[in-house]
Amino acid sequence: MAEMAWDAAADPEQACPIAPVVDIVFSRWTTPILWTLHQDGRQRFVELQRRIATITPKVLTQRLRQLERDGLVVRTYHPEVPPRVEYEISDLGRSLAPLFAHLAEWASENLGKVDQARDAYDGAR
Amino acid sequence: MAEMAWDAAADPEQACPIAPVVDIVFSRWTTPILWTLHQDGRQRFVELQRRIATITPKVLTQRLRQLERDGLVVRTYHPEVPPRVEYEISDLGRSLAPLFAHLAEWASENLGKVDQARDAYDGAR
DNA sequence: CAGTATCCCAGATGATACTG
DNA sequence: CAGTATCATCTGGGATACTG
Repeated sequence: MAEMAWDAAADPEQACPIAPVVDIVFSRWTTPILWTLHQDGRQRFVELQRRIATITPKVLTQRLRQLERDGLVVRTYHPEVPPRVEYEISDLGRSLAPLFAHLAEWASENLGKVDQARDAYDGAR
Repeated sequence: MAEMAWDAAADPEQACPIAPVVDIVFSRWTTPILWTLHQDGRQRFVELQRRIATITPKVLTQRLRQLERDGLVVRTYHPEVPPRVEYEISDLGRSLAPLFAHLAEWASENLGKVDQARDAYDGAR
């Protein structure tokens, strides 16, 4: 057998099989973008910018490119004057919906407990 | 009615109800820690450090404190010589297990598609 | 053992201004 | 409109060394 090269980037995953997904789905700004796209449908760049409000165009572009590359979002360019670009969630992106719902459910049931834990922790010192 | 102060931190959530959970559960290093604690049970500081391997003691401490504060992990200090500290997942932390399983399932079904999408995207230019 | 204390740096983020 | 370019900032994270 040949020597196996050891993938350094894979190390955190060694202790956690879900680490790769987390990077793809839960890196900063991705959930607001995916959520909005899923909720409000196909949108233009400025609409996304307005809905997310605190994101800058630069960062929005970066995140959208990443999501497009990962196949979670579809970008459509209409060569008009002025140019029109539309973003929509892909089937792959849509397949995250149950997961997000699950997450929302956990949140509604347990976010209060987290707050309590924080108060207890902060109060105890 | 009194003026409502506007919580700036809440803005990204405006477009995304799950943003707060993501911060708590999916910030860096938290999934490997929670996963290990869930998988291998109560552990001492060094054991965690060994299992996660690339994490430095400083960062491990930071993350563990955060998880403890959020009520996802329980820290037990045994005043002995040498000191012994044990970490275990809390009930609240354990309640994330189905969610993590869901995530792992999505990963096994769709991570390949993400890779394909990346290849297609990178190849197309 | 279980951390703390420092120093340091890269990469991510934000603010602002400009272009096809 | 849909970005890009540039610059300033800043926090997280890593390396290393030290302590009760």
